[in-house]
Amino acid sequence: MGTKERREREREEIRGKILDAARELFVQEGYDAVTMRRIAERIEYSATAIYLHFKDKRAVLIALCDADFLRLAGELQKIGRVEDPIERMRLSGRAYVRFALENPNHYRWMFMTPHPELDPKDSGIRVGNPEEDAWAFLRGTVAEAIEAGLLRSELTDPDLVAQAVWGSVHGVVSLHIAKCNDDWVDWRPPAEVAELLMDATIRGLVRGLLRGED
Amino acid sequence: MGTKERREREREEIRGKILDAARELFVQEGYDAVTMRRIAERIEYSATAIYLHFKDKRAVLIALCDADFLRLAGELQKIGRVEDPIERMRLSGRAYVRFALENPNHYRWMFMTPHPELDPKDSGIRVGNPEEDAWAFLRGTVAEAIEAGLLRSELTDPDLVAQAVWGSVHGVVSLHIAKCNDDWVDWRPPAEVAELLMDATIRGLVRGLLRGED
DNA sequence: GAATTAACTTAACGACGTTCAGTGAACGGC
DNA sequence: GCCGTTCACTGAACGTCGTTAAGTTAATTC
Repeated sequence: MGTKERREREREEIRGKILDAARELFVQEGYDAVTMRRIAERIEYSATAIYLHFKDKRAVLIALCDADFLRLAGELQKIGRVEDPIERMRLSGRAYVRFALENPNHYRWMFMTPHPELDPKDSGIRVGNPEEDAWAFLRGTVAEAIEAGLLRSELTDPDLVAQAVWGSVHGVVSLHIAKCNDDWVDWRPPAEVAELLMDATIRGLVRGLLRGED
Repeated sequence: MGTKERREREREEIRGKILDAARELFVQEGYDAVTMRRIAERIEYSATAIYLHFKDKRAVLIALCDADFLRLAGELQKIGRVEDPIERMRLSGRAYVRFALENPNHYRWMFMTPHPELDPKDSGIRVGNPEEDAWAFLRGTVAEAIEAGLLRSELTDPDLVAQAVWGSVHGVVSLHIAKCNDDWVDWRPPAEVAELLMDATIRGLVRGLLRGED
């Protein structure tokens, strides 16, 4: 009989409820608002019940972000079809920026917060995790650009170049997420800043001149 | 008689002791290790005594970082003498990167952590704060470069361009600070990545070709 | 129908930031 | 030299947090 399967299904269901409640708190009020007790309250369980489904609070947050980051990986996958590596870089950057600005709390937790020895596998599945996917995608794109002879001749290390490109978009969005409320800077729309920086970076990386330059 | 002056001096002294103890914990073990009780323990006072000298924990951290960030402002001041704005940008970027990597916990707190409505002036002096100084310095340098006609003709907004430049160096160092322990990326030395990115960005921003290009 | 197992709860621990009601010593005026 | 005031400080406490231990209850298995 299927009691085992039903149990499994029920477990999955309340696991989902926990993640949904946590997500709601996280998106609306940020990390500090996600407490075990508040999650529990929303799903009408006790706080300790969560520990039957997740190792600890970090595991909840990681599972939460994993799920949402799959969307980013998915969007990059679509871009994967564009044949020009440079154009692919540009499109990836835009998708990345859009994702970060639409999910600032996720982004903060995943890319702006150090996680002590994140991956001893206690934290769930995470085979070929979404971050790694996105990173591998960018690295691969840069490597292709290098192989195709599109970049300046001294740029031979795909890791180095890809980390620079990642750094540039990450810098713009993370600065915005962390400091947009500080009014000693007259902030420009981050998407515009990112567009400008990507443009400048790509111009600076590619071999020779880009068309339309003055 | 100078009892008032002596009192003042003594207050300043223990204020300094609090900051020193907090700094030690902060630098060695990061934000979470800085607790009122641990600070108190180190200076052999009760935790509540700290509240006689600082409004709350945030005020301690802010005072702490303010003091250290003055060093960064000071180093940028030295660079201020270099006449070529582009060269000045490059040197500022290097100084900024060095500071961030030497003071990762400070950097994290100041530039990677959102602070809820930071500046209602309850937080101490902070007139023309150090961050603002560093920012004003970069913005001014970019503005000079634009005025001198060194940048491409469509780059007319100093805020936009300066935010892009800031974003690029910030991105590299903050990514390193947050994720250097994640081994799904084969990290390159952040100073090298920053150097490459600054180089590419500057190449992409300036008018015409830079000497030595292929 | 008894024994087992799984899901869940209540109570508690030790930490945190912070507040409140004191305490005792130094000070200033007489 | 005494006395009221001010000041720096303390101990206990509040309410929060993540997490653990022990106990309860219900469904399943034999």
